[in-house]
Amino acid sequence: MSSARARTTAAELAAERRSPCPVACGLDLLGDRWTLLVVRDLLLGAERFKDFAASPERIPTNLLAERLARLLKHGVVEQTAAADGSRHPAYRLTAKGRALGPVVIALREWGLAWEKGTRLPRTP
Amino acid sequence: MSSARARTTAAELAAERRSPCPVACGLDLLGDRWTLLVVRDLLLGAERFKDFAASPERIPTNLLAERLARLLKHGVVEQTAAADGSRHPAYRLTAKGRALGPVVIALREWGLAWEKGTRLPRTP
DNA sequence: ATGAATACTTGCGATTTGTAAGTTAGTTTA
DNA sequence: TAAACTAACTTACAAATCGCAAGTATTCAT
Repeated sequence: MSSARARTTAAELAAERRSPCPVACGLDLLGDRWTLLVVRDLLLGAERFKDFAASPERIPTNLLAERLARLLKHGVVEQTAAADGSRHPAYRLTAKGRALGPVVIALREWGLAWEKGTRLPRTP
Repeated sequence: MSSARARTTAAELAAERRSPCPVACGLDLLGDRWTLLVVRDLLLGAERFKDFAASPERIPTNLLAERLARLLKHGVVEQTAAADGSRHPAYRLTAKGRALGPVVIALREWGLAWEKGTRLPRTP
């Protein structure tokens, strides 16, 4: 057999993507109604499946499972031991995932400034 | 007849939204694979239907029409006379739409930093 | 006036979404 | 240690959305 490389070739990347535009590429991964909410929760400290499922938007569990798997696959999230020592899976942002902070913040600021009735959660 | 108010009530807003979170609210409008690409093109100076349709991602024309209508409805975009004087419809960002600049830029920077093979278009 | 562009609209199969139940593994309690 | 309970998914399916391909109406250029 030929030496199979693990890393993705430029040609393979190009084939899966709509364009080389970084915005389009970002949307290929993040462009839906739920994914950035999962990232938001991770930024706010959510770690476990039930944490995401308990958010006020009530993401369906099948979609949550699929989104977590996709974020894992794309290196935005990693599975770690839970902070409380339980054996249930825990999820954390990688450096790539934490780098999405500015995206979520920009969206938050836009919503607060332009969409009536939006507000930050009480965090006393 | 009773005096109907044009503006949306708080109760009506709450009913349509998944939560009062500004991120969730933003995603209700922008959370798909195409909408922010239309905004990107507007930020780059696209004005007419054919401009958006000509972008490298090749948005289907039915989706483009629907997205433009939605952005109009939500005050992100407005219809104006075209800069070149033609009678074809022209679209421009409103202040609310221009305020999405930081969102698109944050996504662009993230893509450039973390997604291999992405690059800005040549603009000589 | 006529042909080419432009700006949509329509139809339809394929994919994705959202709802509601499972099912399996891990944790707590008696 | 064995129920009982909670957490983490999985599955099934109807409904909505997507994306492709044509078609139509309006505007522009000659």
